[in-house]
Amino acid sequence: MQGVMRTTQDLGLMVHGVRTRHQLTQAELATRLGVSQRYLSELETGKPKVLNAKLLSVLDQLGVELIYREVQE
Amino acid sequence: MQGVMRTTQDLGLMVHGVRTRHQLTQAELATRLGVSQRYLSELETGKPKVLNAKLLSVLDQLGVELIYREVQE
DNA sequence: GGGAATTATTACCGGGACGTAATAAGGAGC
DNA sequence: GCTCCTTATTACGTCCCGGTAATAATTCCC
Repeated sequence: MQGVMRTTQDLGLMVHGVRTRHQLTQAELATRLGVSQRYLSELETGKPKVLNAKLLSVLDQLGVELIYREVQE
Repeated sequence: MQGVMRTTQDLGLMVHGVRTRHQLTQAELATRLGVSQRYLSELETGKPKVLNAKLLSVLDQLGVELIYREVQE
């Protein structure tokens, strides 16, 4: 599964999808990743603060797009 | 031109390449993008502060890789 | 609807990011 | 070497990010 990441919302939806497919709660995943449940929640709901809106803007203006791709492990 | 973005260094090298191919100085590009020359410099030299090292770590642990791709305009 | 589990949001606080401005460090050409 | 142009780094101040902890809000199942 892969897609283009233009906004923080794209990022959030993708992370949400990965997590639910793994059948993990935010709290469980947060513990494993060493982050807070609050952070994961904001990440998944696309709060701009999580991924530098500035960086996305810069890349966009540079004509660079980001693609995320799930790697099979 | 495209590639995998695993580290802040990858990001920096990519931005540097785009900028030099456009024959722009950091100061010129910074003005156009609305960021500081200091920011661009740190971006290109891969200072961890610019792209959340935490976010890259989270994505990596989730089994997600980021790919950047230059779009022809 | 009621209750439990999960997620989203808030307040507060400490640390880090980024702006300006200045300065140091390279590099190119003479 | 010297000068000019460009890039990297520093000091300082401000603001945002993200942690903890608590509290809404939501979802799900009965």
